[in-house]
Amino acid sequence: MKPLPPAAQGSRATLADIARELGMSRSTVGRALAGNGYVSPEKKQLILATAERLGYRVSTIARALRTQQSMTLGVLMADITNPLFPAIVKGIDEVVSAAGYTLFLCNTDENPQRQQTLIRSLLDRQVDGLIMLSQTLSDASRALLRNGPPCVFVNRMPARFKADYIGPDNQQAIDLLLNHLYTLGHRHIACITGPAQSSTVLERTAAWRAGMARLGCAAPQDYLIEGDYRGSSGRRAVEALLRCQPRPSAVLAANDFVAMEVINGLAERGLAVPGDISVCGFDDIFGDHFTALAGLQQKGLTTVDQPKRNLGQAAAQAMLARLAQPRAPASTNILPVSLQARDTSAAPAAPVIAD
Amino acid sequence: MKPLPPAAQGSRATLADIARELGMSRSTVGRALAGNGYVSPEKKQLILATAERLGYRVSTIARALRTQQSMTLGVLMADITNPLFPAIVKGIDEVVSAAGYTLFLCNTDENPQRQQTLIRSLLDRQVDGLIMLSQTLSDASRALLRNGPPCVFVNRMPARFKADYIGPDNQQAIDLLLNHLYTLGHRHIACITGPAQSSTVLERTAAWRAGMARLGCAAPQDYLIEGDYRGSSGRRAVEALLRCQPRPSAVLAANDFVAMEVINGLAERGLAVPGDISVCGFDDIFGDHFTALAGLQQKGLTTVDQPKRNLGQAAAQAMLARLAQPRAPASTNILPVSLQARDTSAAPAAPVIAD
DNA sequence: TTGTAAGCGTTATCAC
DNA sequence: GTGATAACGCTTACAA
Repeated sequence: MKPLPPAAQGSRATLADIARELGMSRSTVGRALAGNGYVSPEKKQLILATAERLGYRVSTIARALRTQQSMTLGVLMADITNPLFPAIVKGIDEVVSAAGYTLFLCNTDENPQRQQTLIRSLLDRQVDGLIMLSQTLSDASRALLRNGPPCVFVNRMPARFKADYIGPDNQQAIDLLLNHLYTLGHRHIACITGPAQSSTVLERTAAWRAGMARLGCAAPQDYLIEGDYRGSSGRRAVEALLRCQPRPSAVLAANDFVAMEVINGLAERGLAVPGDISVCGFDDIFGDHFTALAGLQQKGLTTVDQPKRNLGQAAAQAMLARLAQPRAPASTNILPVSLQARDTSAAPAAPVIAD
Repeated sequence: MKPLPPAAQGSRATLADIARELGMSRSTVGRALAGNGYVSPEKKQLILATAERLGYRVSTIARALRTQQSMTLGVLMADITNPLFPAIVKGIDEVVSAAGYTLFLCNTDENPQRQQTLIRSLLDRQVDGLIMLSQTLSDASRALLRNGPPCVFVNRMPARFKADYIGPDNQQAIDLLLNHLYTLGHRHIACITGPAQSSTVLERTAAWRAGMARLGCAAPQDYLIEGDYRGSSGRRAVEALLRCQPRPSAVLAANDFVAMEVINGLAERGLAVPGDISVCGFDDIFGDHFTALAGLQQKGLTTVDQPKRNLGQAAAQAMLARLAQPRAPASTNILPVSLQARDTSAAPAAPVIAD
């Protein structure tokens, strides 16, 4: 038996330390601790006890180098302080941490440059997979991911990129909102979307057009207002909204932030919600914590609830499946949403019941 | 020059691949890419170009094994969906990612068992440091951290544990709230705290006692109600509150969630806020997104704003300083807070101006 | 200025 | 069953 190097003091115990302590080989100790391969029960017992006594902790770094699996996943999101993302992340975490994975969480700030830098950094860390929350892939990022680990996309599917996708049912969401508003008496319903490239926007825009047609309402081009997902775009959308002829009696906003700024913008111009115009959001990011506000008699935003935690869980499951079957065909998983009809939608001031 | 092993195809390029491609040694290539040591400018140029062409990405795993620095930090928090934590994490991320660190984010769910499991897992990953957001250390966790990497505590300082600490000025916070309520005319002000062990609770309790004394108000023992930081404890606190003699005209809740449930509990018993009782929160977790709600004429919670992002940045800086100077004495950094007087506090129904 | 060689702590393949 | 031994991909003395 070859003499083992002396124990480094101060630093953590290694397999070699345990082996030396017990006069065994590193392989035996390694097998015992990994739980695979053959080790006599008595020795195994001894090894486990010694490991415990020395405070041995496996080096997942050494293991990762050897096995070429880091057991880590990267998650990219626009902004961790937007409650939508933590809610999804929680679902992801529940599933993947049970499978032994740990998450690197990163903020892209909707900035393509930052996205690229973060992807690069995650590739350097050899993450086993990447989960993209509402990310639009820049060309540079695409190139990086060419020979990279598998990606799962949530909420936004990049064009020309084969990967697993999990998203809310945008068609259903728009239908729910349109039906809700139509039933209240609205016939002139505008739609504020996100940046035109994204899959989500295409889906919602198509659903709005189809829905309006189905309900027998006109869907003029100027009712379709392009913004982004930031509140500021809601402010800008208000001007476009008020320029429309006839003026819409209701509007679907791209998300809840945008809806809020639309409401504020309208208020500045002396228009009340829902008295003058009904406004609907998307995501229900306020709902989670604010249903607690009953006692304050808060007014709530009419919106569509994304099944955030389920989206996260489904994304995690898709990732685990992908890691198990790297060459399986790309999967798509569309989750149902639900209408949260609250206080920002009501019958129009001058109802157009018969048109 | 020793022959290099053939390139593994399909997997990522390594130093050896570049070296073989160029007929140089791995060390030369390594020096060029790491940017330290001597390499002739022409070779360096060539190496960089080849690395780029082959899509070379350094393996931080191999580097970490060699240097014994993972350049990762672990962050433990109770719940990523509590907006307080993402706001702090954002501050941390801004600072540490600029220094080349990546974050492992973990949810403990306020569960000591989970805390221990997560710390173990982070130690296995050889994080260079741990940042604890509002964590109370279990004995098991303490033991794990004995010879572990440095810890920085935010918001809650564990007893008998030398480590850097960053927190809000609890004394100032309570003083601000008490002065605010006193000025409105309140003399009977109860206080709902968190679990008695935590440093935060001790600080706030002491501040409440001292503040009440300073204002010449009685601070009877039953005005001090112990709960935890979950909304449910607010519900329970309502009963204790209504049993007090004389009944408090105002109450400080342990955080905003608790405040909300106090308000709901009072509403159920037919008591209005602030008409019958004023209620104040702590943290201002709703404020960030809900200042957007002006147009909805939302009622806001009177609370104390923690400088969340600053807390995160300060914690990150403390960690970087600690990593640079492992044996420096433990530092403490107390950040000022600010009062957010909104709609849940008002003059008491039967003012006791002269007492 | 460049190359050689050792080693970080595992896992995995062999002999024995 | 157990023990050498060779990677995994990088950094870093030290030698040339």
